[in-house]
Amino acid sequence: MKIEELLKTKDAMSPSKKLVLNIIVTANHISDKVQEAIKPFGISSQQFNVLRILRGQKGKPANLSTIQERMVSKMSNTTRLVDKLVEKSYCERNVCPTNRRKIEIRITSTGLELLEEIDPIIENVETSFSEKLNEREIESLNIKLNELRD
Amino acid sequence: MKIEELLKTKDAMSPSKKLVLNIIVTANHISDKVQEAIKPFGISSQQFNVLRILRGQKGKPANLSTIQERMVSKMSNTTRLVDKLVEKSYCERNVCPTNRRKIEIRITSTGLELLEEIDPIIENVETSFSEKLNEREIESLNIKLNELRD
DNA sequence: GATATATTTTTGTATAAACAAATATTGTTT
DNA sequence: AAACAATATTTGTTTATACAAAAATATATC
Repeated sequence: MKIEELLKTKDAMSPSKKLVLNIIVTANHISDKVQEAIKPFGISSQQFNVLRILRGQKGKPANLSTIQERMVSKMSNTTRLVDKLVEKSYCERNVCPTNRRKIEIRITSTGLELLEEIDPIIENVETSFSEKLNEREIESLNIKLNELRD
Repeated sequence: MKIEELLKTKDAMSPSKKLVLNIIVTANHISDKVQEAIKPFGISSQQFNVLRILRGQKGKPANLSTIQERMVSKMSNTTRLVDKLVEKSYCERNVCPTNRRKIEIRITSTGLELLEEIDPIIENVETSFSEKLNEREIESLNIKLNELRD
């Protein structure tokens, strides 16, 4: 559906305004689908994101600032986000022995199992979202989005 | 910057996963810029969004459900969002005389003045975001994003 | 016309986000 | 080593969001 119809506006919009709205609306569309998909598992999409970052560490612990830096959407309070994951025992935190300011955060095996359960569902969201375009078109879109952010 | 570099992951990602992350990251990038731009004016981007919807009504009042339906990102509590705008006297609300369940919300002249002040700043955010691509490329991106959401 | 049903908005409550200030630890300078 | 600056995380507070339930009014059905 065209972005103007979606926002139900009669006013003509410049291409760049349309693009901005289009990207935001599309991102919300995806986020909604992801959120819906992981809701049965009782974690928020931010928590899911952190778990995936921890898994990406492949055994190495991550500290808070690393997580924050890698998060898709930055949020100021990674402490309390990790709190929730520790409560649910999807990850564990320990003070770093060499630098006691830092804390080391690791995903637990329960956390890994949860991710393995969620993985195929998210993959399905991603592929069914992208199915309208062929691989070449998707790659070209990726390149253009990369350019836009530079 | 490529999405993989941005997320600092070494794992290969499927094109569709990259696309999904790319759209979300790009949308966050835009939202951050918009938020930064309107911050000096003391309203949130959601409040800004509502004001623009009200202006789009061109004198006609809007009721809550209309606003909710047109918002870029849906949020459940439009009542309290409008409350804030009424407090700042950027809009006014009255019970609809023909259907007392409904309320009529109108932007005030103060609200319109605020928007006129913000308009060029947002326009600048939009055009400087889009400047990496030419008009033809922007339109083609818009079309592809529309398709993805269908 | 009373009762049920639907529509629209509000309220309550729990959780999350933004932002600034505080705390704890380490590193550097004199 | 004392004082100061830098780094890493936590806490406090305010505001926003999500979700469900309640309230108010209008419409339909018997």
